[in-house]
Amino acid sequence: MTRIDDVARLAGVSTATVSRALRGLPTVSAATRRRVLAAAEQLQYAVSPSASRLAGGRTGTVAVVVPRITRWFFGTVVEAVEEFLHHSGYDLLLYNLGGREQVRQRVLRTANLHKRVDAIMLVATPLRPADLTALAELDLPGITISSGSTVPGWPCVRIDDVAAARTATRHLLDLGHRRIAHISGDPADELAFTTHTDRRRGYQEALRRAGLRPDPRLDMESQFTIDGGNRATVELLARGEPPTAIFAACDEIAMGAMTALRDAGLRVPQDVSVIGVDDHDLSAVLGLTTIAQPAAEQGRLAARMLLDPLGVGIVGPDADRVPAPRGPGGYSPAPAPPVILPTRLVVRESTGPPRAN
Amino acid sequence: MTRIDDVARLAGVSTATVSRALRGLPTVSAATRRRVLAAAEQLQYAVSPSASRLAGGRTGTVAVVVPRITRWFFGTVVEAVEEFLHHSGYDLLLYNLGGREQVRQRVLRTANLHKRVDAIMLVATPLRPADLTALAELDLPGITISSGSTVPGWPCVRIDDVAAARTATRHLLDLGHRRIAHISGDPADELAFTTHTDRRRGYQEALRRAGLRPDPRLDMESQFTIDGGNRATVELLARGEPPTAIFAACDEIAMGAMTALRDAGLRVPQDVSVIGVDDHDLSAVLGLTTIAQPAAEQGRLAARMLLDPLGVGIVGPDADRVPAPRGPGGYSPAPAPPVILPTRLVVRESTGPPRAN
DNA sequence: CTGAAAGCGCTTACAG
DNA sequence: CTGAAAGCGCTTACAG
Repeated sequence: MTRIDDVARLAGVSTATVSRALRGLPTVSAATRRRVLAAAEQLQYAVSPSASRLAGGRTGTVAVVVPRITRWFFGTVVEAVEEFLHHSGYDLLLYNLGGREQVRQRVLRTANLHKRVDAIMLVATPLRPADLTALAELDLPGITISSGSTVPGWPCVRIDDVAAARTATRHLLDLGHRRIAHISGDPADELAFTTHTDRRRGYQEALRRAGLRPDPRLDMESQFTIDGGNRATVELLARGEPPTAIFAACDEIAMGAMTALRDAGLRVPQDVSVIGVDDHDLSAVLGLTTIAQPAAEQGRLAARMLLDPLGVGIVGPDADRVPAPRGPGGYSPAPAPPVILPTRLVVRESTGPPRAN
Repeated sequence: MTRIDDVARLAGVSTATVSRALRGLPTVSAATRRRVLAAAEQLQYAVSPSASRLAGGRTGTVAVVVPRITRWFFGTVVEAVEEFLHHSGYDLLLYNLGGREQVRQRVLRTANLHKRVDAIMLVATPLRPADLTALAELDLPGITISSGSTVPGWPCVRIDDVAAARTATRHLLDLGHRRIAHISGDPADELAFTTHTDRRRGYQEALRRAGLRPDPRLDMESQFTIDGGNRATVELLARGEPPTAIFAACDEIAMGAMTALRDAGLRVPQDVSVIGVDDHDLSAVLGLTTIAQPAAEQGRLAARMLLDPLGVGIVGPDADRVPAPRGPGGYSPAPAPPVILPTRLVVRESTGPPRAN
């Protein structure tokens, strides 16, 4: 393996100069830089990340924590984040919690991440008080996406879940529905994670504004999965007197609901309308009406906001990005308020007017 | 941040001993180990990965390369791999190629990975000759999952794609179908990636064994996506004289096909039967008949095969795994032949007998 | 703009 | 079973 002093020797300069030239520091003459780059190229030199990190104190790595990479929203976010990070010269360390409380604690509460990454991105990660303490001790920059409990000092990128749910429910109301059920997230996350409570709130608000009283018997707690939607719908139907419409807190729940309805001999939307939130890849295929949210854009934007103050990663000869300009005087911009990205109603075939009785 | 000499001082031993005790090396007395662990615990010590890697020459990190993390198979594989790696004390560096040829080359052909990871896992990654050369120069252990072009010296975990396709096609033949279309993968990957060519072969073999001649006009090339399946089906229908059944090379293609059929006013399975491969999360919801393949199990198994010869990762006090025993005499076992995991036909509602004409 | 030298925090022969 | 010391391959003040 070629090391930095091989390059230095070939280029006829010191290792310090090689280091500077390769990282694009401005204190290197053009001629010298050219020679160094040529030598590095010729020797196929790549810096040793370990050595660079140890000496430089930066890891050029970002930890990305998601609940479940296999769920549409998280996969889509990670894909966008991955592209941005690698393009910026950063590595992506993936942590998939997989619903295992023990794993969450190991990732968030140990000093593990501290010397391993320069920054942390938490995607919809439930955070309990002890986690917040641990994160504060880590003292690393971070950002959250769609996370209910925000981390003090960290920016957050998300949608307005309350408004999204209101729009969805309003769509059903506008079609003439009055018995509108809601299927939402895991009650176990209740304390720490607000996506599903926000969506429930929007649902209830829309009903109240229409002069209706939310019926607890139509309000189901489940999981953000197809299976969760399926089970909740089965239970809902078992209660008798089915709703004419279901607002599912996410498209995966909605898909499960559609199956359960079909299995029960009910047609969508003739017997029961269904609307979700997300605009999952498959929603168009299934004809599912939904509130579309920009998942990839949230990931991209969050990655950018996270990296901007860090500047470029640890780089080799193929660095292709310069640090983002800071504000005047070199001050970082003030902590941004949560960035709220827009959602929009996408009407497909799963919603329609209730049957005239 | 506590460093190793803080722990050494508190425990009253040398840093070398701390290092050994924390990594579970056998050459430390029980009493000493206890003291060291207690000191580390008390100081909340975590090793510096950079320093450990630089000194030890191991990164405790595995690169996982996937075409698209958002596709069901790859997300499911990564989830299983992530769990295994982290449980074994390894970090997971994620590379999502996203269909960008340039990215593939940057990941595979530069010396980038070399000092960054201890091993590489390539999931269904197209490999051209130049990539193979580059990988050989990297001289790192690796494993492939479902990758068409195998890497010399690397084991491979996969299913038998030819057999899976044969079974799928046979299912349609057994139902009485004779005009059976096939929708397969991207022709651009033809040279380097054999999943879709294998599945096409199985399809053709099954037809021939049934005494039928494969009809090129029923054989569509597309992409392994919902949209690809949709488009190919639209084109297929535009050719006139539609098939009575479609064998889609994966479930996502099958889903796109189902939509296109529905949009064209054709019922599944009454007018056209559809079968896929995968057993995607949504296939049950959609009633899609498919050839199920064990995605998570392939990931888990590949991770285990990859790590076994490496032993435990770089560890802190929370190491929870010992290196796997080697064969007698310390020799590694001979390179394993490809490990073929079983698939199975899952009959749902999307396939049935052709209409009697 | 450039270089000599210290230092980042570990692990690993080597010696005992 | 344990320790002193070298060394892993960079980056960073510091000096010029």
